[in-house]
Amino acid sequence: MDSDICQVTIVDRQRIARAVDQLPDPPVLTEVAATFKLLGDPTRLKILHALAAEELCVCDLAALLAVSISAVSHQLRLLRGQGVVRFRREGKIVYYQLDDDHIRQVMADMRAHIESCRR
Amino acid sequence: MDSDICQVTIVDRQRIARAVDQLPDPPVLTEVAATFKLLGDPTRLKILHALAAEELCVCDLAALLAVSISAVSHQLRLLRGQGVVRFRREGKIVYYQLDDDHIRQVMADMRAHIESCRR
DNA sequence: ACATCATTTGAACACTTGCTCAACTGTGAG
DNA sequence: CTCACAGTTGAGCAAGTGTTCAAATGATGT
Repeated sequence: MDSDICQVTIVDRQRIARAVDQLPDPPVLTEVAATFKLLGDPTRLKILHALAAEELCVCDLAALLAVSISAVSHQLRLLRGQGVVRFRREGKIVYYQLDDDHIRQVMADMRAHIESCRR
Repeated sequence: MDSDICQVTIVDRQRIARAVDQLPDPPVLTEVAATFKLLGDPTRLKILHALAAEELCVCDLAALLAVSISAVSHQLRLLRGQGVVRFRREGKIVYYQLDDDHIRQVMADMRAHIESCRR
């Protein structure tokens, strides 16, 4: 019972072991992937960039992204679920903002990465 | 021709204008979203974490992730397409590694974010 | 030339995703 | 209370995604 993973030829066990050690714990990795996935949609990414700059209500977001209020609300729900955005109610209007500076940092890093590649 | 976007009530035009100014250029935003999307899949994220630690061949990756070689190869193709990984051929074996330190940084930041949230 | 091994690729499929539309909350004004 | 408005939610659907399986490359050894 050595190659029980599948019928895969293993080239370097030590290297594999070192790489496995670097993987985050499964629950952390799942969360990281889920959060990256949220950033991986253009509409949500625009929402987050906008909220990184300004606190905005749902209809303002819809206006500036040129998408329906319903679509924005659906996406905000997902973002809320991952704790990426926070909201505050003021009368009938709900204002959203980024919940976390790490996310701002991650977006800035990735933007720098892409912009450095295009030069 | 003022509210030509849709039938949305605009709450604060100045705030919208400021937020729009912060959005990256469309081509940049598209690339950023595409790269985040790649990081948003657990299999690919594991591949990238592993490659962030060690240069590895396809079959080693398949072994350490416990997925098929074909699945790994398909994902590596996507990662290559975005310029996230680089490869080098040595005889029959193809070794992959991260192409870019920015990506390593982005993954580290996101991991820090998640781990700070779970405390 | 042939067999073998590591990897790539294409087609097929189940599953997921992001949108729209319509119905529903919930808050403030008359 | 009733109406209008900001936002949320659920169902439905077209488009996209990740995996598997089988066939095709491409390099090495005999």
